[in-house]
Amino acid sequence: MPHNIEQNNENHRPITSQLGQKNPDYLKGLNAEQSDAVLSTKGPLLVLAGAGTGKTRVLTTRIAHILASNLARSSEILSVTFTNKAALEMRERIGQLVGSSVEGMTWLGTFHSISAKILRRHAELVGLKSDFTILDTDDQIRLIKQLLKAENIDEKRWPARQFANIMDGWKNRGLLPNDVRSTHAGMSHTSMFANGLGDKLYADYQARLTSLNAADFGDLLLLCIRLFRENPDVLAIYHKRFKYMLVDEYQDSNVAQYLWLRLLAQGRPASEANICVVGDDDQSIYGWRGAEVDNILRFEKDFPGAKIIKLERNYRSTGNILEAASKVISNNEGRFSKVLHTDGGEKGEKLKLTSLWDSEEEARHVSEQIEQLQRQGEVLNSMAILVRTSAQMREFEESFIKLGINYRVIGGAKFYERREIRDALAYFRLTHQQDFDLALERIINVPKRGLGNATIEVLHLAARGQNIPLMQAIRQLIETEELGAKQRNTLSSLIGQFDDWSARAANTELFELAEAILDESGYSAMWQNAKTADAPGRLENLKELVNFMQEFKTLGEFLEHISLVLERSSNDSADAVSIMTLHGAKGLEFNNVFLPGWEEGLFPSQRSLDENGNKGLEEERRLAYVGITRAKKRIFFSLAQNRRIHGRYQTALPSRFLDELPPEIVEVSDSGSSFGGYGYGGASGNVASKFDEKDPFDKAYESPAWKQRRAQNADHKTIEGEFFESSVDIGTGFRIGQRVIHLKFGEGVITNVEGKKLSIDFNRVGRKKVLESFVKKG
DNA sequence: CTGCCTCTATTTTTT
DNA sequence: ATAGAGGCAG
Repeated sequence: MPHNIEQNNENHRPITSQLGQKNPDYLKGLNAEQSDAVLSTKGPLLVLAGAGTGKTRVLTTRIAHILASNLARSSEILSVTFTNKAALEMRERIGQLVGSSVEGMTWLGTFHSISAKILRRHAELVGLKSDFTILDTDDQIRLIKQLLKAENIDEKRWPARQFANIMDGWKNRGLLPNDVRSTHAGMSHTSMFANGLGDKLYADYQARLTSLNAADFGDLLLLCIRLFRENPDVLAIYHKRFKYMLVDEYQDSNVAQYLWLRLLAQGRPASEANICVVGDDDQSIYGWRGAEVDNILRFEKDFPGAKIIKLERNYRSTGNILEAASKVISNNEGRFSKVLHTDGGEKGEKLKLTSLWDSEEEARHVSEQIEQLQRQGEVLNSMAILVRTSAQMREFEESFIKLGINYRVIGGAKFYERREIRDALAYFRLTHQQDFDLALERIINVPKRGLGNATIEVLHLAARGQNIPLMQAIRQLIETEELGAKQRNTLSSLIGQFDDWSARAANTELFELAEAILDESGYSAMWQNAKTADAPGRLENLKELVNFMQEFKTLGEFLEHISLVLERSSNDSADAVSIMTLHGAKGLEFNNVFLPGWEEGLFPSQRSLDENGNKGLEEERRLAYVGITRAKKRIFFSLAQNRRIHGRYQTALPSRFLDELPPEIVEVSDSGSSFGGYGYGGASGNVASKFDEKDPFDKAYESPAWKQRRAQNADHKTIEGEFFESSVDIGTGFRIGQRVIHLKFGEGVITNVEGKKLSIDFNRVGRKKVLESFVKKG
């Protein structure tokens, strides 16, 4: 593939030579490799940064160096991260180095937020308006459900959520509906959803998004790629603007992100691209959501002549911990060989491994260790429990509560994922933009207003028939007798409220408006009256949301920021043990790390092995590596010989990863239970590998259950389900005296026509006003 | 339309 | 075991 697009005109940049600033302050304390990575500002650079080797420091110092040497202005540096948290942290740390120049770094952000920013500037070119809405997962599912219904696809057999995942996978790989279609021809099963309707559904979904002036997360990248591909002049703007590109955690990038980066890097010949990617192939733990380790492994090929710098000097962990980590990860194949090492000769304490009877005992044991550590003077903040699955957390929480150990759970439901927050946002969004159907559907009966499925169905029918937003359909329907009087009144006042709120938006403080909306809609009252235990918490969250809104002036401004960056707040500074998943722990460090649940089946996860064979095992092993390398001083491994899984007790064998630890630095204790040492014989020979070469997405569909489903459905194709009104010629005039048939009221004769409203004498139910899209010529 | 009951799925998670 | 979602009766 051609990387070389012709040069643009920035051939002469001021190379404030490094000679002129031999030892600037910011280089102090960097080791040779780190400085090299900071100072190598010409051409492509791959920094392979092992765990705890000062990766973020290199990245931020490099930016400081580029700025200090006048190689580029702050607005000419593109720096990409995966999470908002990482972007925020980087901004902070750059600020510490360069002061207020960091404020000019407009292009420091996540792939998604930067894409959104670019898209808003050129939205028309991809068929959107610049104020397009970014859909969250709930909205996505809601929309897919509608499409499935329209196609008469059995939602039981083909769940919307599953399709959302499939589509997400396509988007992660940069595939558009057409690409899926052609893949389809070539034996791929990913488009076999709903008997091969997958690609059509995908196309329909995208069409719906466009008509909603909306994009989902995946689209932000995809549309950006399309924008660049179809508009070389636009791409050229960014080639010219971004003199330097930096990417953090490159091992986590997926195909779409890779394509995105490559397009942006094409402003110069590949061998001269000023792109610097930083990552650690050994910490690639997001393969299951589309990350391609290959991206980092083949960087050299993409950018010929790329300089590769390995950061191997670890500043975090003791010698023993590093040895354990290195030994475990050395069992993986296909990695850049990096060897972490320390400067100091301190090996530190031995790692501890304890086998317990069951998970309850394990939690108790961990609690005891924590108290023991506290007695040694360690604070709770220095300790973390890293688990494989969130289900493991509960037992620890219970034990901590019982013993009065302060803890905090990191990860879990995000602030913006909470129901009450999304509901509130739906109200706000609707106030701002009344035609946002998905938001209306979300809250139309929340709190309960007696507007259930039947009513919504009618609304849908009317809206679809005329291709108008639901709100508009409601405005029409409350003028007719299509709906019951009660529903009509309710809808009428609901619409009135939204009109009222919209009107007040102009001259009310945003947070006051927000409060008013939540109160007047009855939403706050709903939770105040709720008797459930979580109600007070939800009210708290709503309050927090409203507080947060004080920082914004207009609804529009607030909503634009909210979809991409709504952080969970509450950084409580209290001393507490952290509980989180291994995934959630990446990038963090603790003096004392507890690694419970090292049992075959749980870790490595059986499912990962079943679905992804050796590839899955290696990713699990990288997870183990991430876990171990979080620790600075001490690690406590543990396992439960018996664990309840889905309600049933099951006996577990010690994880094969325990066998991979160097025995001489592990202190095994059996905590008084009957434990005959750890050891898992012949683990490595045992791994299914037949799937290794195959695309993970295809694999999911090769499972026996899936095949069975496909077989069952092979000849079950329905044609029904065309909308009744879609066969009606919209806009064809209905005339007085004409015979018509109504879906609900049966046959009748038109007695009056008033725009789209018809008065009809029905044989069965007498005279009614109805909407023309509900009747068919008789 | 709502509330209750039954059925099912159940690794990891960001944007 | 358990939560969430969908189905059915009141």
